[in-house]
Amino acid sequence: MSLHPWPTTAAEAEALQHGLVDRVRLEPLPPLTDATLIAGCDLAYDKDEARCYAVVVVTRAWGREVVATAEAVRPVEFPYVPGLLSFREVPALLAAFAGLSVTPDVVMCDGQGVAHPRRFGLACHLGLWLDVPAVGCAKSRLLGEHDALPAQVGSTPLRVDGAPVGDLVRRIAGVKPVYVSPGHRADRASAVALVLGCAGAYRLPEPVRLADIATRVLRAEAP
DNA sequence: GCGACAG
DNA sequence: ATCTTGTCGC
Repeated sequence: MSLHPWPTTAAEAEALQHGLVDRVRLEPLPPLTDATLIAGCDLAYDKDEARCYAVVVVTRAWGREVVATAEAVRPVEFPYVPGLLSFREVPALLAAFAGLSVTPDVVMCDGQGVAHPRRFGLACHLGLWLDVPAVGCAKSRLLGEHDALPAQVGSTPLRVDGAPVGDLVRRIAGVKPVYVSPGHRADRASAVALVLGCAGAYRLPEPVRLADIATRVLRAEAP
């Protein structure tokens, strides 16, 4: 039961985004408690970008305990094009999730959710394929405007044409904020609560940071 | 035409 | 994303 065949060209990929965006559901995340299984996922690439290394880390206690991990090494078959990142990363991420022994309650991606030109970023695409609540947590901006964010912990809306699509969230005072936006089965408020609630005295929420680190370890150990 | 542009 | 060492600052 696949969501769609995989595109080859940028034009096909964009058409798919337009056709899938209406399936994205923006609603509150399920209740977030100490027992919630929060997964973080990320990828690393070879210098020549021939292969990519995907890792998903499932945690509980807001990232303080690792429950399961899974990874996948795949050839890269789609170029990096701003706005089409998911077509480059979702295949490897799905392969990694397929090796998981548990189903996470929510997934956090290193990329945008609906803070995207066609409101269909990586977190939306992955969330739809997995049919699991997903949130985008990117390290930089793809689009949108926002007011200055005070140096202390907090958040401010990220707007596109005046409408809020996500939030800049500063987890640590004085540290650069992350760009948070709903991916699927999530809304702005609960997505921000998730990112601020996660453990980790670093810029990235612990689940995503753990996946990011594991991704480079996998690359270093891969044959 | 000139920038901007998740990873 | 990846290439890369030391170094300025708290």
